[in-house]
Amino acid sequence: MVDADASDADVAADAKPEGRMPGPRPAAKGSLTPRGEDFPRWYQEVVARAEMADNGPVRGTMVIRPWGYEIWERLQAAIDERIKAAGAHNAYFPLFIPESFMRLEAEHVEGFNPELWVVTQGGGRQLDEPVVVRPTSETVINHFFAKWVQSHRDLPLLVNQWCNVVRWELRPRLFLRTTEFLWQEGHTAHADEKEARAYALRILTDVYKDAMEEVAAIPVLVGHKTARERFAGAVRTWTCEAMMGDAKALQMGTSHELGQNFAKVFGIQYSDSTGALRYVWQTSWGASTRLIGALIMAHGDDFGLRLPPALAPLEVVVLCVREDDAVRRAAGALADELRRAGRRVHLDDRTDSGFGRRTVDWELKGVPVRVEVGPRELAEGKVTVVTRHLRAKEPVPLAAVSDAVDRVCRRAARDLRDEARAFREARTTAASSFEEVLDAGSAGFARVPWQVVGEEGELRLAAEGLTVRCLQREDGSLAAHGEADDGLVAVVGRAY
RNA sequence: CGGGCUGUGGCGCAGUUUGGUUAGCGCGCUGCGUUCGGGACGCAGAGGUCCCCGGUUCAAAUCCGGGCAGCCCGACCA
Repeated sequence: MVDADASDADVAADAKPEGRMPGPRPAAKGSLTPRGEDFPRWYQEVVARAEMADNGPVRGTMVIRPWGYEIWERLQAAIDERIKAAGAHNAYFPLFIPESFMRLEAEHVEGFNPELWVVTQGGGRQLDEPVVVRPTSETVINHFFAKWVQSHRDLPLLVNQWCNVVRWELRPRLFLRTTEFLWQEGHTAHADEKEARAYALRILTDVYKDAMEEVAAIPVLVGHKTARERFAGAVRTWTCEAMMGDAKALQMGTSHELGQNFAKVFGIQYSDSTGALRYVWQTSWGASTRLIGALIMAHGDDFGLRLPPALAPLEVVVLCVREDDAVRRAAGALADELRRAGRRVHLDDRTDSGFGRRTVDWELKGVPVRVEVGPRELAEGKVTVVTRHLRAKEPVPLAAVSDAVDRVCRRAARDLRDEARAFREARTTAASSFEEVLDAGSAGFARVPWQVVGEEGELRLAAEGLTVRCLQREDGSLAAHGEADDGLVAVVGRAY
């Protein structure tokens, strides 16, 4: 849906990087990926910061600067659109949850207890009952679901909420695991198990996989989690897993089948058409600001971010190379023309700041196309169009700029996705023994029959820092019909 | 909670082993000028309780004792 037309895949094919194009200076201390030594260190300067406690913000909390936030807004819009297409509606529930709610579902309690932030005072007084700041909203939402669901006619109940959640983290990591993060969490109730499962899968593929691959241009593997990796309180967790630029795995989004676990403790019952009282079957699913981190780590290169145009706050920057009346006029006219064509455009005419400084900065931010307007070329009626993701420059006649920009924007997401997929494939190895898994899983993904690993094998892998990212069928499809895990393939990797 | 390491202008660091004038360097910042088709340069300038407390000494960023804070690796996790 982002780019379908393959006919102009060759636009910049023969435009090659020219001359020396030095990159940005190495960044200050602090890295998005402290463990990935090869990974560029300075994205946080552009996109965000996880401020650590220095008598300021709480350790591990996150500040997203405007550029990063606008990327998030675009991701948000893409996901929201798909959620609505799946029939769910947005709603909002309280930030504070009575502590007693969190104690109801046994596994849920166990899973989240260590991560809770608990408020014991309010209005200058000790509270009668402490409240927790939501780490996820299953409990409050189900409290209300119990009131809202009476009849089979009330089902399915499909609700989504965009909000922030808070979890105590032993080791915060910028974007990937911060104390507070923004996300979307969907919660649904269905009349039967089959429908609930189908909905969980619909969200997994039609919302998450589609948005990640088509919009964020990050290819994902889909499958379900092992019992060990499953969400606390779920009977089955479905997941989208991607490989980052350093060959490590990142969980991009999850969709859980909750069975009747929560329905039973919160008393969510309905009368079916025969009048019999039944518990609902539920799902919950979420994706977070972690996706910004994924975008950075999957597509970033040594010169900064590379953004798919659909997510880029600006698609085009028209740059005045130097102060000159004709340049200024031509650049202004080009910017207007591109805006009229519907592009998000910025005119950079700050010629008091050096050309190099400005280009490096736009490159760092990942703006997909730069149009450089300088006096020499302009005299010949030309400008330079630079394709960020390829770092390719080509001279283009003024009249053809809009077309050139279109071509770059059309191919950028596809190129990024193809590149990421090729990278993942090149680092995925079929393994048939446990020893092979150790090697292959460290270098990337190992695909191995689940029987070869098993639950004890999973423990041994954990000791080596490896985890089973997901289980899927041999051909990569979902084991969606409740088949036994035995016949499945495990994807093993090193995770963030 | 285990195992490493570090606290020095806004940021990154040197100096500490072997105490000694006025505590340096890079980046950033301010001003002026020259530049500016890929992070330029010159000159001038602002900016420091050397983490804290105590001790030794003629003299402590440096040595001694005691605190505190932060980072990295592991265990928890979207």
